[in-house]
Amino acid sequence: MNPACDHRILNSLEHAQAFPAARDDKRVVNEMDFFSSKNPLKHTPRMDVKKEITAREEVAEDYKLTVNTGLNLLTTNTNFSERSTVDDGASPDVRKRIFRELDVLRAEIDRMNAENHRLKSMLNQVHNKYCALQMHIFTLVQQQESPEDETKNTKMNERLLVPKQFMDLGQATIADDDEPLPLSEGRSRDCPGSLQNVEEVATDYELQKNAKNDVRGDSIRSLREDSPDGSFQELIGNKVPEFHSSRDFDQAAEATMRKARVSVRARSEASMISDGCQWRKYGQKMAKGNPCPRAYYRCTMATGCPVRKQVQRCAEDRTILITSYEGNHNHPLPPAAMTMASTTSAAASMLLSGSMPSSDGLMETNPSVLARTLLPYSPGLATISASAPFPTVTLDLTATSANPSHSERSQQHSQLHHSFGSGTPQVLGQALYNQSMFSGLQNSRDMMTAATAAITSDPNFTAALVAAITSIIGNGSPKQ
DNA sequence: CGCGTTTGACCCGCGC
DNA sequence: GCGCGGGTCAAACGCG
Repeated sequence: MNPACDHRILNSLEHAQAFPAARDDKRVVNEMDFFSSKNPLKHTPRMDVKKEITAREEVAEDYKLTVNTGLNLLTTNTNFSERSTVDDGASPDVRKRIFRELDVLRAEIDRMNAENHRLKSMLNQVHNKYCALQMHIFTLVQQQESPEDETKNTKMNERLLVPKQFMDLGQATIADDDEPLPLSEGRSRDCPGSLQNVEEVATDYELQKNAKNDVRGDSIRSLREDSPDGSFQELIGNKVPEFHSSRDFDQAAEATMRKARVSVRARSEASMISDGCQWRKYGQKMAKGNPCPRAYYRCTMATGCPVRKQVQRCAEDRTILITSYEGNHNHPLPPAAMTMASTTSAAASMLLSGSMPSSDGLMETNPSVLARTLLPYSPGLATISASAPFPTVTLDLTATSANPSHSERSQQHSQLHHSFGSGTPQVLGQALYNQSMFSGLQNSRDMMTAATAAITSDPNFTAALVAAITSIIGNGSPKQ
């Protein structure tokens, strides 16, 4: 019998015993002991280090991305076995050297195994903290309820609003999520993303005859039934002054229907930064005070996608490209576009949550808190503007922290400064990627959105919750 | 021929 | 009411 064949069979059997889960297509994280010392190593010292490094990178990539994806261990072992047969006729000296090197490799594998366990532990900790924080926020929001409170309906609305934001934030991941609402303007076919939540709700409230059969429609209808006398405005505007007439409500609804916008400043020679989406230009205008024309683009990755963006060069520094995003995608996005979309969506959602017509809202009283909450690890510069026609978050990813325009704008807006490198599209993408990876999970941003809704709904609650959230986020800085 | 871009016209909100 | 500016539409045009 061929000894090489024996080795392969033996390795396969041992591998199957040591890694029973490896026979399944899907493996869970705690089963991924790729470098377990229990595996009887038949590896020869001629196993080249490059392959080992590649395997380690695969493990790391697996953790970073899908966690549950398995590795092709059998192939690797088989290769090792095949290599081992080559050395069978080696001299005793060579064998001694081989065994020495084998010991070294085993030690290295042990070390990597320990590192593997450490990473699993970290992952579990992150997940546990995320769950705890989520529960904590929900508990705090619900504690705001008072059973005999005459504003019971309002609280119920808030309760519904927060989970809704949990669900809606970010780009849509299900293509057939919702049908577009029949808005008053025929061409306004906004997606169910959080950016349009308030707008949709407000519009839908006006168009009560436009019943919808989906979950959102049911929620809205239930709110209508609960608050037929106009308390519904409190859903769309936290701390909204009481409206005693439909006209007042219309004005408030109109104010909250303003679309939030996320603007990104980045240095780029290209006419448009690459964000992973497909865009079609539908207009160009000369903006006042800027010799450079402003281009209007519409997302063409799906029919009816409401996302639009404006691209314009900065008048002061024409190397700076200002890209403004508006709306949420109503279709799945490619990985390259997920980062930008989720970031802008979260930013806009946060902004809209804080842009209610309130005199003591979070954004107006402490915009830096919102900026810090929204972009806890953004290496760029976040500017929040409530005075613009649209509530706008500006992510400044240009290199010059001492940009004169910043100084000028800082008199109008609160800012959060960080140092940052050059603002090429690649760097922009990386910056947003880093930002979106805070806590490793996008749901964390969802929590922040919900937290903002809670904060803005009750100013008495603001200080404690802001401190808690910012401290949690601040302590959980990813070490990348 | 289909698709994307260009560009003038149009609509709408806002300020005076 | 009027003018201005921003945003969008849609026909014309260009390109592959």
